[in-house]
Amino acid sequence: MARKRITPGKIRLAEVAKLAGVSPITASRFFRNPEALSVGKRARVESAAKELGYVPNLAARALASQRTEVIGVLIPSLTNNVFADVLRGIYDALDGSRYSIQLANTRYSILQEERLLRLFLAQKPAGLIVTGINQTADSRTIMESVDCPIVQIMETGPAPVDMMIGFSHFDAAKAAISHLLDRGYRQIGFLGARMDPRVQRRLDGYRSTMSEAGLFDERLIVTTAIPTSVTLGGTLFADLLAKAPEIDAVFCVNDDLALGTLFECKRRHVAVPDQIAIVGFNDLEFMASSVPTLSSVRTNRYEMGRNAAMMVLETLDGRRPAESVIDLGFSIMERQSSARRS
Amino acid sequence: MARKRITPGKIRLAEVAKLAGVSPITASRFFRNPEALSVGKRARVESAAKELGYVPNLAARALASQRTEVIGVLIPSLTNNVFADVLRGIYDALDGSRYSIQLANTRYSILQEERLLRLFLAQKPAGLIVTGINQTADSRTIMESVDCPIVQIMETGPAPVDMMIGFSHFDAAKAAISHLLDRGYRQIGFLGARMDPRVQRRLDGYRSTMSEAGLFDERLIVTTAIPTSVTLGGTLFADLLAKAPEIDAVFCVNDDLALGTLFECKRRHVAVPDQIAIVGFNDLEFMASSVPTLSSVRTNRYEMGRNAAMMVLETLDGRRPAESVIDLGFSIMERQSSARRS
DNA sequence: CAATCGCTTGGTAGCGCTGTCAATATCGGT
DNA sequence: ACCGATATTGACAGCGCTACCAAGCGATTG
Repeated sequence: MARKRITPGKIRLAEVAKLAGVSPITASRFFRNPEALSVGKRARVESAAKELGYVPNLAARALASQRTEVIGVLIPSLTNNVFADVLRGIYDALDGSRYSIQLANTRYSILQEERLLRLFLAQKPAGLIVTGINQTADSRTIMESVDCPIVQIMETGPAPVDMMIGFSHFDAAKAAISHLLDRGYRQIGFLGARMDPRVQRRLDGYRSTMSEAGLFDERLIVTTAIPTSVTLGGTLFADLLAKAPEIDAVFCVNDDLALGTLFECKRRHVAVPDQIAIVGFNDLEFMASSVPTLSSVRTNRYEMGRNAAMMVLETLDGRRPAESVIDLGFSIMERQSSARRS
Repeated sequence: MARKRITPGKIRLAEVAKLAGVSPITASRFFRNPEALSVGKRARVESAAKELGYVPNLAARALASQRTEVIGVLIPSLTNNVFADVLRGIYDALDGSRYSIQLANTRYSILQEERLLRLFLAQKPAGLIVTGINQTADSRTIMESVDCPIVQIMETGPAPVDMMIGFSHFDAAKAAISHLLDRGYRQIGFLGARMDPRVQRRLDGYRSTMSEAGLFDERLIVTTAIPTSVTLGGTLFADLLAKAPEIDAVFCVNDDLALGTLFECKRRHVAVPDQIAIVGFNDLEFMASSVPTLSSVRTNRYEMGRNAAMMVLETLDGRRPAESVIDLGFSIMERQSSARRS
């Protein structure tokens, strides 16, 4: 008949319980909720577990308890430095907790995102961190019907699925353009790549601010769906210059484009900021050490990841975070590349 | 007495089997090894599963089969662009397979690595990808006693635990220095940050090549344990210049340092390459578009990740890869910053 | 002093799937 | 027509843990 699938040396919870002189269920409770045990048993189970080198079997735990200790993270890109920082924050926050991370890459496709969402939710994650607020209608329905904590990161907006942490890309772009206007620049170009929803909102912010100043001109906008790169920054800037040679400043939707623009200026012997001012976005580390130093919009990416993970943890602990929507803001880092027009 | 933990709407394998008119175990086989079923049953189970929207319960599968479909990945840093590329390769290779990735960050600590290794292995991963060849003795013992495929990435060396893919950092540095020597440079400085094992091997390559040329001088070496950054590149270069003003070239252990060096040169009005040549390492995208363009050692990071994952997959499929150690090599990208000395 | 309460502990069964082995069906060869 | 070999299918039990309920127990209360 059916075999006995004996596993010889393996230490199971039952062994720990036996050594501690308690029932398996009591030993189990030690790991889920040690407070529920009397002090004596708690110590006995603890030392028994340590003595045997017990490591819980997560699959068995997940099967029996009908939930996992995995927090799903959906981000659009693994290469983008921006997400590297966010991820680092998430990993740091979850380090040492009993939760692990399941990471997936949507490649900027909301269809892919929906597919991954279904995949994740089928395994009953403990929590979920998703990027942005532009999910498919189906994704939204799915997320709303799920009872695990969900944090939307990278931006803020109305109607969070559950929780949200980020900042307003519209306002950030507005502030960058206002900064340039304030420093005396008028013909401000816009360089955009990839054009994901957040970049679109930066474009909206640019448009709105320029219009309010009576300076809006469609010719000043150069965008592409191509993924961003430093080289692309140079190319886009060259395009802009060809279309609108009169420009006196450029707002780049990220720092790679800004650096590429700076190099292209060098190549063309265009003085920065005397002839062209440059402002980037994200404030990556190199912006402060280029020559000239490059102005940028600082965003709090590490904190975003860290706080998002902490919001999930708090919710799982039963302590609902004070705020379910957190605006981390941004700040304009004013450097040489956008010094006041002389 | 004990309750019936009925789960109402949930579709389990049993439901699929019933609809298909087969036993649960036959339905199970459809998912693990469809070839073993007769064509008719295969189709019946397939359509039943689709009709019910069946999604297997991974926890139950893992518990019953005593193994998971998770491939563990241990890397030292989430921020470093180098690993972002490697990771992208791994994720791409595993995309669409039934395996998922468990990623952990060792933070360049082999003790941390050992801890994570134990954690991973306790859950019986399907495979493992680890960074480098400098594990603790205990880590090595553990890995050798495990029967899942293991790939060590980033470098090559003797005695792989199982499989290995990378390149020789010693040879790569040697080639970079030889390139500079060949172009007429003699006083070649070395800039190193973080000094992890691979960077150490690049230093060894530098040392060896300079010694062979009769040009070795300890004063030309500037290193720090601080994590790398563009800003740090400028600082280290300034240190080097203070110690050895006579240098005519600098080899930087990565491209961030190289870019920082370039900026520092700009700041000091030192002409590149006329007064100082620069060579970086990794050939990140921006190296080709800086002014002047920066020479670098190109490494195949994406391919490394991709191939590493594919080696794991092949092994799991029972097809042992042709080579268990793959040297992906490198190439010297000669650009303006190391043009022949005039 | 019985009834009640809260805290701690244990018994039982089952989470959903698959390994093992047996049983049955199919097939070719002599 | 018979035999063994091969392909296909199924029965059973159990992977290791925890949900649920109940029971033990001392303390509190009217």
